[in-house]
Amino acid sequence: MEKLTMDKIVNICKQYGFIYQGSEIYGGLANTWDYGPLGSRLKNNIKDAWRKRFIQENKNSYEIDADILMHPRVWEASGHVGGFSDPLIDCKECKTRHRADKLIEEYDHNINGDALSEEEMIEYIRKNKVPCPKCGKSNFTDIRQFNLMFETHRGVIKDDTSSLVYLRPETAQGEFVNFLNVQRTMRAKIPFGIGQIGKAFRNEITPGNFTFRTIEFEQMEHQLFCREGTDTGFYKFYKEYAMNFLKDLGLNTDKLRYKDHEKLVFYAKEACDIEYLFPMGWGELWGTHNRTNYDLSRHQEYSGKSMEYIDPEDNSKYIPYVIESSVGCDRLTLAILCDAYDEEILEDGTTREVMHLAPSIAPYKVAVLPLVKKYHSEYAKELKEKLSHSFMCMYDETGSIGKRYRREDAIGTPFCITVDDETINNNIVTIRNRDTMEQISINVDEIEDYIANEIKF
RNA sequence: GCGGAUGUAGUUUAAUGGUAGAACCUCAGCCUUCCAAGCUGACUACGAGGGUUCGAUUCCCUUCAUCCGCUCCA
Repeated sequence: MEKLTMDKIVNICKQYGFIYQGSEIYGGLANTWDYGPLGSRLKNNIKDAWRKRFIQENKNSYEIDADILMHPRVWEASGHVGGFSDPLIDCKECKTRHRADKLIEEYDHNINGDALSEEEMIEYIRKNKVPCPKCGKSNFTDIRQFNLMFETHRGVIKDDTSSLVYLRPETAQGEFVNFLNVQRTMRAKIPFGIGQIGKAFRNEITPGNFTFRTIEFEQMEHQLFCREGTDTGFYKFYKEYAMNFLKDLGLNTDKLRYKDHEKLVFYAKEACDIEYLFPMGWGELWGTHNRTNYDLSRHQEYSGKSMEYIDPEDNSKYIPYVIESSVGCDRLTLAILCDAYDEEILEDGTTREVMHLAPSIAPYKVAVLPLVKKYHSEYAKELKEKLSHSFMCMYDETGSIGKRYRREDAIGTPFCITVDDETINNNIVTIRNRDTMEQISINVDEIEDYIANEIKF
């Protein structure tokens, strides 16, 4: 297969019903994408796999589903209001836009742009005549703050600042503000974890690369609350736990790598990404961060509520450390699609498009195909209905049997069941494997057990 | 946000200042007993808006969208 481009993936996703452009009939809305019947199944299966691994099988882990809208003070505590807006500045000469802090850092590598106030930045730029990287002149506008958070208003009066609310730019705060609730109601002892799958919104300056960076996205996050001193051990554990999860989802290990953060965020003690080799290059997929007790401390400070945990072992009181394990659900889905797609040249010289999705996450688990519509469709339809109680099951009677196999290959259905005379007379079906193209014959009563065993995660 | 490219059925494309032809796909019928067979038929397109023009898919402008490269991504 020639090199897979993002263009091609976008096309395939649209063709087969995985992902469509958002609001397409109106010409599209930039960086919004809708998951179609196959895409939403795939994504949900990935979420289910994550839940199994990070909640169900993980010691002392609990799932929550926090609201997208949170008290505005949450975002003051987290630093998203004020601290994390980008200071943008425009060159009056060539009309290019820059981040003032980056401009200064490029001019003098010894300066940390983040640490400067808006006034300090503009003063520094004017005084040192920091040049525009594009045209070399130094004639800039004032700094304007660009905040990454989407704003909206509750109530009917939109000009009232007290009605301002934000769409959450990350899900993590939902876990932090519910730390005490979960600890108390689940009678949880540290170390314990809170996980969540949910949408977040960021008004990014530059989204792009299909669903890799979008303004609305879904995160799957797990926050492990632990005692200081045990944090680094858990940090290492979750780095590996995440990597193993990705491998179990079937991702090619050659396209995965760890990438330690060179420049840590001020509160982070340790941080590492897992990157995947997307068609456009290596891209961040999964972050593991040792956030120390920063988040809970901040919420204690801003809410005035104690975030301390009383350890029953020695009755000591402390604010727990947090190990965050966070993955973008849309990115992961994209990685899996890119990884699974293949064009195989068969012995007869024809090609088949195959999605080598792990059976556990494939949108459809099985397709029921009557060998000849006229003779076998009645039986096949009944079988499809029966199997639909257990699995996502496809029925297809249109075209030759070979063509129908190819259709299922292209959407990643791991198993095709063919109904023929042998089935009608003796209840024996043929099950054909997507990856090996091998066929086995089994009794209809054994189908469900066979498939269930094969699609286990 | 900057630069470059692109925009005709679901996909790949053809032609044209007088509103578009095909292939594949899809669907229906016939045929067909295990890997994209065949026959017959059907459906579906000039991204959007404006301008020039008697007339624009074609020329011009704007806009929207996508891809590539930069930039950005607490």
